[in-house]
Amino acid sequence: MQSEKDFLQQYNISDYERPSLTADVASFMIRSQQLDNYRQNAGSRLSLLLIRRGGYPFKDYWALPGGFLQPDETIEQCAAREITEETNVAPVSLMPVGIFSEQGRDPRGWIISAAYVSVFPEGDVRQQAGDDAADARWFDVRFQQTSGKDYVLTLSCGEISVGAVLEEEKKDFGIASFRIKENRSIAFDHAKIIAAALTVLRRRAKNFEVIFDFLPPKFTLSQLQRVQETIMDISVLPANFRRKISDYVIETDEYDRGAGHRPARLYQRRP
Amino acid sequence: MQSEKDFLQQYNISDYERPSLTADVASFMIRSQQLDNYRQNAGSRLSLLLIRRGGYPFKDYWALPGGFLQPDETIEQCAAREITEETNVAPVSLMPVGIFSEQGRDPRGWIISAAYVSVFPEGDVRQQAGDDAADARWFDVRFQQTSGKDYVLTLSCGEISVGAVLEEEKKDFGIASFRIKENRSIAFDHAKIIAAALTVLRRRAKNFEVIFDFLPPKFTLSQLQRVQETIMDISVLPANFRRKISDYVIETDEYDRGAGHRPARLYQRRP
DNA sequence: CAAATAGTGTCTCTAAGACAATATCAC
DNA sequence: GTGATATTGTCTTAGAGACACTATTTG
Repeated sequence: MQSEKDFLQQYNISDYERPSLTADVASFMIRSQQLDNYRQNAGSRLSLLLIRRGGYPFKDYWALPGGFLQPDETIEQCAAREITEETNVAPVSLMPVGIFSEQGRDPRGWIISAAYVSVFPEGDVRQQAGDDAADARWFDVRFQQTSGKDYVLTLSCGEISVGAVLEEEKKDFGIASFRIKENRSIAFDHAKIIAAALTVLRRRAKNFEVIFDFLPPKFTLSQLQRVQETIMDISVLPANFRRKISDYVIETDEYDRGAGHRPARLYQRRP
Repeated sequence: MQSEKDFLQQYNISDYERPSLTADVASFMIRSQQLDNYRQNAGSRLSLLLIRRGGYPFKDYWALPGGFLQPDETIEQCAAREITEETNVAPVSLMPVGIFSEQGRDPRGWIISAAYVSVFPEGDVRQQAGDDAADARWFDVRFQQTSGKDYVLTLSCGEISVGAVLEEEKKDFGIASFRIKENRSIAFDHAKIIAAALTVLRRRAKNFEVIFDFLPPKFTLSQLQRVQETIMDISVLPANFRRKISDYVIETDEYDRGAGHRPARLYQRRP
């Protein structure tokens, strides 16, 4: 009779055909820009990290950072490692988006991608933007529904502008899936992954799950509101935002002075 | 200068070490049992399909159905194929649970699992229960929080009872992750996957996303309510359930007669 | 003082939970 | 008729959105 030990000694895993597995990460950050009016609070934009591919395939296209899973790590560790290698900063949160396994999605062969969203607080990554690899850039994100099930994704960084037109295929359980109708300079099926990542990000921003990760530990409620508004592309009344967020924050004794208006109290996230 | 074509010809994907990828599926069904009292509606239990492992590793343990991804299919197609092979019925819905990639989770080597929840309407699978493979059985599910972050999972089928004690590790974005503290006859890390699957199922049942999939196309509102109550282990007032569900259903002209009480109107899901 | 944001109070409307009351059938 | 579920209506309370109003700062 065969024992478990015997079985495992005879078992050769390389008898079966296997795929390569990568983790691709959509990293988001909020970037503020000072406005002309000294009184006004800074405007802000949602931005996404892309890297320009130096080699084939999709040479000179823009892609999400990512890389192959190694035997000594989990897929989440792989995602965190890849994004840290690119930015030198560990992301503060990592959310699963989905598995992309369609045939032909990578011309190199049978390569499957697990996609994640990661978030960085403003400032942590600022100095890094575009120096090291010189091919990693933060792109301003625009993702808008046009008509029916069609969406337009536009990513811009200075004069560089890439993007795609996508159609929502199904939305079975709050999980949207997209089909690429047109594609401008985005590598692989990454336009699809970015659209899915944005859907995940927006859903999580709606119920205050992820907005804190875009800010430093202490923040004003206006900043927090601005994060939510920027991600979701909506605007809400300050009074109502304050009431809804009040359960999730703790007030401190510090204030954000020096603006051209009444100082704002700083808050912390309630654990 | 190298062209993309040249690059792809030289590229050999087998230069890199690769994992095996499997899809494991937690299939749920509601089973009714007639009560003694002829007037009373049937009681119901949530049940989960497990198969007894005939070979090593984990011989004689109970496991989720699943199998290796093939090159010509997506991971969702693989999950659907595996569960259809087991039940002879195509599942009506398939929801992602997560990727399980911890080292040592499978003694055969580097094997990563993508987990899914699938749902069957009552009746479709009834005749199948335990005849074909004779090692596939539907287990009644009990999953209860005991103290703090501890949960007890109990799966029972006649005299067979398996289960586990789990601790909730993190709940970062509504996505719960568990650690196995004790394990009774559940193969691999499948206790962990089942706990995560139940968390997903309960969240989706809360907002009426998945409850329809447990029933035939036409159903009474009481049946629908019973599905939600059974999955979430709660009880709600019929009047309130009716009001909340009304936007999601369309009434038909048919009635469910023959019970020992007033006939109930049949409804359909609103598309 | 003017302009901007910070912060509080209140009104209305909707949704949810609790509960009362009526309807209808099989035995 | 009795006992069960089916179905409708109403009361109360909590929360969301809209809006009015006050407070505080810098140039």
